[in-house]
Amino acid sequence: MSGVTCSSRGSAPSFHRAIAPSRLCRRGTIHDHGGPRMLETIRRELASAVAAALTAMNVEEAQVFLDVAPRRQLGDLAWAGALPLAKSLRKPPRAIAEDVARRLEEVRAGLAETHPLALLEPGFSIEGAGFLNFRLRRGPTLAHLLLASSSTVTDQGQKREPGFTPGKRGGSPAVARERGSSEGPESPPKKKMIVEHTNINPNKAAHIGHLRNAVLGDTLVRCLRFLGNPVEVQDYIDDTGVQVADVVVGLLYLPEVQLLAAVAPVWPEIEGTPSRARVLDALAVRAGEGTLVKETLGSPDFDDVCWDLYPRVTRWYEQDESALKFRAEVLHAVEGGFPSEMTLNEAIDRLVSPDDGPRTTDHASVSRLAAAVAEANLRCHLVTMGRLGIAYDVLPHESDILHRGFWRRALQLLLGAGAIRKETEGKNAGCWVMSLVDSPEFAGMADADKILVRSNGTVTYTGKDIAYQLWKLGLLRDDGGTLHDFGYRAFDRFAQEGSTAPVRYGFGEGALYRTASDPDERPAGVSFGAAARVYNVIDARQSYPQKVVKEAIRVLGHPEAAENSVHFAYEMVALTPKAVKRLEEAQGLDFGLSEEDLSKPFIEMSGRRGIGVKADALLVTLIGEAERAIAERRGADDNSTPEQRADRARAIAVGALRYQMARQGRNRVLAFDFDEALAFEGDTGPYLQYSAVRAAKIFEKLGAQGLAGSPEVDAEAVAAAAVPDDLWDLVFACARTTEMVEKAVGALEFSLLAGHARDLAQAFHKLYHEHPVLHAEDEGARALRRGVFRVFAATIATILETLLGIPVPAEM
RNA sequence: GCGCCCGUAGCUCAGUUUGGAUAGAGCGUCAGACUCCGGAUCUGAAGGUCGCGCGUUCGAAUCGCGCCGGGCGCACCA
Repeated sequence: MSGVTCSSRGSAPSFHRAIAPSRLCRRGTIHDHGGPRMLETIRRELASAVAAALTAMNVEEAQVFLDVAPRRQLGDLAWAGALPLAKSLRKPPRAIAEDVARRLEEVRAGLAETHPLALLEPGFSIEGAGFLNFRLRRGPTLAHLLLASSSTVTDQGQKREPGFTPGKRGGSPAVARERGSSEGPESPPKKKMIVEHTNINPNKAAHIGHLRNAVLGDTLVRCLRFLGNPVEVQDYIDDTGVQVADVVVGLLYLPEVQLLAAVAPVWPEIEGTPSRARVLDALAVRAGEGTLVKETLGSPDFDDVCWDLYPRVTRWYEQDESALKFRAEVLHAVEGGFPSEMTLNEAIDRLVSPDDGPRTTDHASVSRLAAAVAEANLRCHLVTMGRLGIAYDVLPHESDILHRGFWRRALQLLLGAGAIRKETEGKNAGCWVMSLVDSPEFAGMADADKILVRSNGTVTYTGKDIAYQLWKLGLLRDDGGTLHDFGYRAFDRFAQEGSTAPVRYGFGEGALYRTASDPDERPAGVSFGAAARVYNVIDARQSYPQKVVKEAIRVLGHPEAAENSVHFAYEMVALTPKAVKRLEEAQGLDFGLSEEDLSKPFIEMSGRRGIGVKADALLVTLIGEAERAIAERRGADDNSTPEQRADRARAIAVGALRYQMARQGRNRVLAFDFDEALAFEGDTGPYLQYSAVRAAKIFEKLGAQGLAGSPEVDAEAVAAAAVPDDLWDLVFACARTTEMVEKAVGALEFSLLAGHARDLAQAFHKLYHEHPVLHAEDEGARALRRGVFRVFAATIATILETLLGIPVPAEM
């Protein structure tokens, strides 16, 4: 086996002579960990060596943590542990550090060249109050990184129009290879994880708040996959709630003038005889043709119609309370469902009489219409997210949770555990409530009970979420122990013009599925749920109900699963008053905000009032600005086609948007401002993209002059070279990428990763000016710079495309 | 009232999970950059009682306690 491992990586025989004369290739040598995890390996080995030295000094303390030295002149890695030991050992910290250093030196001297610690420079230094600092052998370390990144630049640095790397089971070739070798055949497979994000009510267009959710969720997915975890992505669809019902109320009952005001500007075919019947008919026709969702960026789509219709309905309720009876009726109808064979056409025929007279209230038909509304909005959302490189594996529908009896089963389990009771008196009389008085988490609450079933017998959101969460964790089981599961069916859209080839949403490799309420409906090989860990990306405003869900899992006897049910909370996206005014001007609207509202630092978005920045609208604006920027900057010297320029503008727009969402800490309210969102200079996505484009450009030019070199050639040239501080700084920072990803995932804080990417780009841009490659003084200098920039190019491409989901265009 | 989050340069924000060496970016302001790999870049300057106080510690932006200011929750909404 060891021979196989060696030969599979041994693409550079000359390098192996220089750095690794030993043919020994057992596990645990640096060659098994030379890629993205190289620095982790060295730190781990060094930590255990320090721990061993301490043991030899009769120190019991076992936890050894190696820091990164604050400035490169001081060293690369640092151990600060001598300082706290000074008291108990009654020795000055510097003396302790010296003792440890001496012992480490002895150990190091006896190591084989292939040992990870052989990459440490001999002669550890002690600085300041007693910091023990370590330096890496720069040339050999850089050489290792070059070989690990081999192929990334040559593959990706070529002329290439922007596109998304498949986020699916992803990673660059280098990453995938490294994963395979670093874990080895014996290491147990990592456990399955589920990330649930997006979760937009399917009753109107997505806005920038939803974008924050989806970008955070998708970034988490990408990072988890990068670290080798199998991840399933879910987008929960609340297709039976009040919000969808309100749009249906709008279509069926809202005074016709209002309905037409929302629909007419978008659907020209109703112009001749504008009426409710024409609107519903047009809806059915479009759905039949497959044109209800048009997917053309920049022109209004069905979700835009709903965006306009929905606030009109809520305003109607405010003006006329009796209209609320329609909402209740539609909700009731939706709950009942409809026969699976019922078509939308049939439903609409029954809902509209030919002369547009009194409408029937056929419940199954209303329910069928609601399903169509939800599905059309959902498809719009999937298209919007696809534009940002965000894809899903499965779409659990709330209607299926209900019809499949998830809640019934969850209720039985809760009853069995004695966690729920039916109130017979007091304000909650007639409700099923979960008592939280015994839970420390809820101590001090005035009313520590949570209603799960209303007095009218319907289940609350929290109740449904408990059932859903149990299913995700594989804990929703029937008495026999078998999983209580959904059915599934494909949710691909189909290409127009008769093709039956599905077109995938987003850029994932696998097909997209939705749930079904018949458990026997199950395409071969399809299975979802039952993960060891679940991340739920949900607004911080829902922290309380999320805690209740977690508590329910705990009291059902699954404390470990409860710990693995993670609420990934983030603060809301609001608008600056300036942004609100700009929206009002652009749309010719008046949101009716008070002076007090406008004096606040930010204003909350409101779908009900129609206050918000739509995701697609922002993307269109960004693309327009990017096109203008390209024209301004490149002018006559750009000989690309309009299509190429459009692609670049799109990549820049996506980069700006995703970076803005990732760079801000999740616990801070994001006050959206147009000027900030449209910035392409400084700490922005395009700044990072430009660094990647610039680096790739160097290799393009080098290639044209026959000076391209290769990772192997550069590795050999660099192994014995003296690497100056500034170049080494960049190399070392690149090597820290995996550490940063682990940190970001551990803290669920992607500002760490965004900041890391910006630091890398900044360092590169500076070096770019100071270290010319093409016009280097001599071949030695050129090879060194080429090697450093090659590592940077591979690293930044991986961070942007694989981790942050930011496409790197060929030109800008 | 109770709970959670935020307070760092004129403005927008990193850094707090795991205390460590001289607290960092961007924007804005001012002054600059080679006939040479793309100026969406780079260099320099000015700009800080890390909200306030007390404590723990060899060491605090980071940990604890108490205040002050702001936001969000505490639904038979989702």
